[in-house]
Amino acid sequence: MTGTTIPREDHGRAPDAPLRRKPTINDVAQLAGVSFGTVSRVLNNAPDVSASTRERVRRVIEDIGYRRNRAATALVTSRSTSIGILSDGSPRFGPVGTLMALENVARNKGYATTVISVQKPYEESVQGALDSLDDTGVGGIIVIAPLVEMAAAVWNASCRLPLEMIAAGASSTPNVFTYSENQELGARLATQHLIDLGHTDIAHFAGSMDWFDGRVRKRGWEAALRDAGLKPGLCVEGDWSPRWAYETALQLVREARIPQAIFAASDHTALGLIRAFAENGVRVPDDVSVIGFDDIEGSDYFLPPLTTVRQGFTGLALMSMEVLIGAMEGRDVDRTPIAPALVVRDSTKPATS
Amino acid sequence: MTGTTIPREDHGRAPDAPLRRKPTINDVAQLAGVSFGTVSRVLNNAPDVSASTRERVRRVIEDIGYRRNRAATALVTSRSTSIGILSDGSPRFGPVGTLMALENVARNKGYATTVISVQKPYEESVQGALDSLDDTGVGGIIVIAPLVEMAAAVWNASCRLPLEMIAAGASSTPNVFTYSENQELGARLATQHLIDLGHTDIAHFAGSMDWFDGRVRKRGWEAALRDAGLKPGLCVEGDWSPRWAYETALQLVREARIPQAIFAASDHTALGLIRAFAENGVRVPDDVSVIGFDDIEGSDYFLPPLTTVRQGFTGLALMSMEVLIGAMEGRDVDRTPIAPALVVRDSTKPATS
DNA sequence: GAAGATACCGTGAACGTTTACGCTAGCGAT
DNA sequence: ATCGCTAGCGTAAACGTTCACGGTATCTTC
Repeated sequence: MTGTTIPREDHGRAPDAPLRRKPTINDVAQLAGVSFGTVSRVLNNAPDVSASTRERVRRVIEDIGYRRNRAATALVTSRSTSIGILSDGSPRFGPVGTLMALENVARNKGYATTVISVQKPYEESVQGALDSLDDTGVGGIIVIAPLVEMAAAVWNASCRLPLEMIAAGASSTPNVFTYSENQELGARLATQHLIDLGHTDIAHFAGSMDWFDGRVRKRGWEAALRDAGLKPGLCVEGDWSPRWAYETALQLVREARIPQAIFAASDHTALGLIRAFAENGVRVPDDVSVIGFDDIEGSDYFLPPLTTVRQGFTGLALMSMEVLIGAMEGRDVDRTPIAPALVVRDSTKPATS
Repeated sequence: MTGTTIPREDHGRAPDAPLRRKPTINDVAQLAGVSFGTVSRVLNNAPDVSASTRERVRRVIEDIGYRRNRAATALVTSRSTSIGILSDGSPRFGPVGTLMALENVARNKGYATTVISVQKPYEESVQGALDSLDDTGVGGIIVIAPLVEMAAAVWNASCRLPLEMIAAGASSTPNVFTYSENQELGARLATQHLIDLGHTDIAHFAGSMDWFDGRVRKRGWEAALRDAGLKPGLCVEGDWSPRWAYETALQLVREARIPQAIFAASDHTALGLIRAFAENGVRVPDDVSVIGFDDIEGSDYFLPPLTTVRQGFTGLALMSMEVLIGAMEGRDVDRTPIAPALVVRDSTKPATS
């Protein structure tokens, strides 16, 4: 019986009649012996109320557990304290990490978040999701759009509200925040790491070109090689999955075309790739260096522990929230990109030659 | 330049004056030449409207893009169309999977979801989170509480609203839905699989006992062994992390106490464990069979591909949403637990003896 | 001691809905 | 012709706030 540590008696909820009427501003006013206007003033920290009254009202509020009704407030002010998040439905590492971070930041800033996720086909689902979000009374929307197709759908959709898109590599427009610079930088970092190790034949197991992330990471790899005066190595484009990487790597093994080093577009990609090598006696990092991207949970316990690149989701979330809330409140915020970090572990090693 | 496939011109949003006034029910009424009451009736599919009028109103609604103001509706009806989700802040596989599934189900049922995540210390954060959720006007709350401590905090918190907790192993009370049966069943399934393979010395690398999941999975392991007349093997309790599993397994290797088979409480645990073995020449599954739990993304590409147990998040979400919405609407729904599935891959193998 | 200023507080209207109720026109039955 | 009934529609009030005004006292200031 595992439940024994939990006090089952005496918990506060049961005694509460569920759904008893919520106290209103009028209840407070009556109890405090003032008018509802005064209560409203103390709620909003408005002036024109004496210290003693303010205190008295505060105490009543505390006592009866009054909480202001957001629907009523939203109705009359027509400004809201919640923001909508539109996300791709896939439970992938990047999007989910961003999502969690966004929620956290929003709450710290006093905003509630409403999340809606969409699936393909985006052209059909996005507009509806945006509308639903609008319906719920959010004051602004952040879109997490890792897929190019989804971003396009968002562009084509119409939306009254301030909207901001987190889409790596989409060029910035007035209402699109982009963190492309960082991902490309991350890819450069990864590639540069391999270059620094003395490798010259550096392949890329790219992600899906349907994803901004895939496109941008590839671009970073190309750029790093170009800047180093190296000619581009093998590049295969996949779908991020371990399966694809596995099979593609198998092919390479069969054809004996194994490069010196590989920049895998994601840790999951690296996973499949490493397995294919391991099964065929190709040692990582002795025979081939592999670097991933994401630093997913557990990547430090891959075989071998994976060298990879970590992005700062919280930094990104903080930044984009700042921008959106700024837009909602009519302010303007500057957008400094966030830098990713190289995490060196055991899957990469200096060139032997 | 990756952005070229995206039409940058002619997207619908820019032309819209951002934040132009939303049309109201009165605008519709005027355009349709009826009173707002009639419009309200067609909005709510109420009777007492002639077919022709209904049609005319519908067309106006469509034309001017009217959408009902949820704040106003919520204010007057005091019933809401959104539900709150309280989740543990950790981006772990189980909680996140459940979260995504919940959102999906809710939306299909016409409800918006507001997510709030809390961190330790729960005793302090949970009540506030519950209140915030209440503030946003949700009609009910689902708590994803994998941690015993968090569940306890929820129990001790007070909440006016229908509340339902997804907590494996917490005993069911009127407002707590539990899927413990399933997880225990999953653990039994895993252990039974090892037993069927002919193993008799079956260890358990347990998860954290702070988690319901950890407790319940351990319980399932014990039960399966007991039912098979086997005496319990080694059981070590950890924290789900690959790191802990790695170090603990290392210890086992040093002491030459490697069991025949191991039921790892999670795939991440299995990951660390397998690495420790691999580094020390202990072969999986030849020398030791390993089975995980979760079927996380990529577990089919571990070295070796991991035999594991998969839970149905969507089934769970569907079920608990059904129950909550039932509670919100005053109905009662039966609660049939969802069965987990064994996924057999390469990390387990018949006993050689 | 009157006039103006100031601090504090109450009041009414509005926000966009829903809901209960009331009204009218048309129709069938008497 | 009258009555009652019903279908279809309009109206008022209410939901819980915010906000712009107004109204009192009290306090200066001469």
